[in-house]
Order: sequence, then structure tokens, then C-alpha cells
Amino acid sequence: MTTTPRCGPYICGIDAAMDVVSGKWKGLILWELAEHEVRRFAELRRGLPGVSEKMLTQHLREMEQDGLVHREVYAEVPPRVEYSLTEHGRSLNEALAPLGDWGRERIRRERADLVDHADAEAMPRP
Amino acid sequence: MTTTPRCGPYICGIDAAMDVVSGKWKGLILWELAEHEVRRFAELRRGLPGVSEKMLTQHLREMEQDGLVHREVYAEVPPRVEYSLTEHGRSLNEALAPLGDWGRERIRRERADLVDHADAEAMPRP
DNA sequence: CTGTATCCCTTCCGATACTG
DNA sequence: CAGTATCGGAAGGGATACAG
Repeated sequence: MTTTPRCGPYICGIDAAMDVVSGKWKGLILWELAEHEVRRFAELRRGLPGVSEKMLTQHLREMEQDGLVHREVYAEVPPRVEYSLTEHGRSLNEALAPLGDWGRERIRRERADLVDHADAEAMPRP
Repeated sequence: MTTTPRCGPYICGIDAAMDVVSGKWKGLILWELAEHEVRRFAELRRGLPGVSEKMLTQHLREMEQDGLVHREVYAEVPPRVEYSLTEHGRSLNEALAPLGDWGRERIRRERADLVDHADAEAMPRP
């Protein structure tokens, strides 16, 4: 046995967390809401270049079902809806931080490799 | 600005890490290899109940491409292949630990809720 | 402004059969 | 033992149009 077994028989906590985070934009949504505390629908849309209304809505609803996001609707016209992280969502974001660091480190390394290759190809002879 | 911005413009480290971990069995593969250091193909297969040979092979190859897994082939008959984590793979596993903890906590809470509901339904009257 | 509804394409994955 | 090949269903996601 290792110091801290992280998986029970047949079920791994990683999978349970993945269920909730997998989806093309959920990581970014989490990040946007962690950064800004409160965001309106159109603000999130602008913060996630390329997302469609359909996917943004769908992901937000799923995250609401999963207890990560709070949705506050104001009965006004034009309508206004504000999204924010729940305590549960904030804790997920914290648990995600080391993975984000790892990913950025990975990107950094990839870019360094590309630069190395480019340099090697750029000077084939003296 | 927060204390430690984790995302640059347009690209988030979370996504870079997700790219590498997304896949139905990759989390479990990582876990198996972290637990056992070295595993043969058939051992992994047994450790991942339900996985098909196709998906196990495919995921292992992708993880090898991504530099997470080392594949050692022994020229014997019958053939023997041993899989293990690279340093890179181990660092990913460590970055995943908090997420695993979060997921297990989530499972625990869900089960507690289920029990509560069951109890509430189990004793409708004295 | 904040969504729904629909169509359609791509990717993911399981099942099965076959190979060195 | 450790794969490869192929098929087909299911799920994810984009584009577009429409609605309250």
C-alpha cells in the first residue's frame, strides 16, 4: 500500500471528478468564474472565444446540476442572468490548480522543443 | 489580478492537461501504473475491468506518444511487454492527486445523500 | 439579452474476428 | 501473450434558425 491510496476498488476519484469537468469548455468556464466571481452570459461568451450559445448554455446547466455553479435570474427586461461559483465549484477549482500548472509547464516545454528544432533547421551549415 | 494567474490569453493549462488525460480509461491506467510501478499488458487488462484490448492498446500508445508512459518490449516467446510511468507521467499523477481527493469526497457526499433519502423514505411513520 | 430547437458531422468507444 | 483490423452504434459538439 502507498502512503495515501486514492482509489477504492473499481471506482476512482479521478473519474468522478472528470465526469464533472469533461466537456470542451468547462475548464475555461471554471476559470472565468474563478477570476471574475460573477459573470453574465454574454460576458462568459466573450471570455470563451469560439464557444457556441448552445454549448455554453448546456455546460452551464450541467455544472449547475452538479452543484458547481449558481445561476441567478433577474426578472427584468432585457433579461439578466448572473453566474457564479458555488463553494463546491471553488473547491474544484482549487483541486484543479496543480493540473493547470502541470499543463502550462507542458506547453512551455513543447514550445521550447519547437524553438530548438527551428534553430537546428535554421542553421544547417556555417 | 488574483494571486497566481493560471491561464494565459486563449490557452489554459487545464486544457493542455485534459488533452492528455481525457479518454475513458487513462485516469485508471495512470493510477494502475503509479500503484504498481511496472505492469504487463494482461495485468493492466485485469486491473481495468471492462476495458477492451483495442482501447487499452490505443490509450497506452497515446500516452506513450505524450511522454507519460514507457513501453519496454522483450524479444521473447511468448512476447512480454512492460509498461511503466515516465518521470513526466509521475509528475502528472501528482498533479492529479488533489483532483482525485476532490472526486472521492464528492462520491462520499453523494452516498451520504442517498442514505439520507433512503432513511427518509424508509420510515414514513412510527 | 438569454436562451431553444434542429440538423448533421465527427470522434469515441465496444464487439468481434484475426495474427505473429 | 500482445496485439491489429474492421464495423457500427452512441455521444459530443458546431452551425443555423427561431423565441421570450
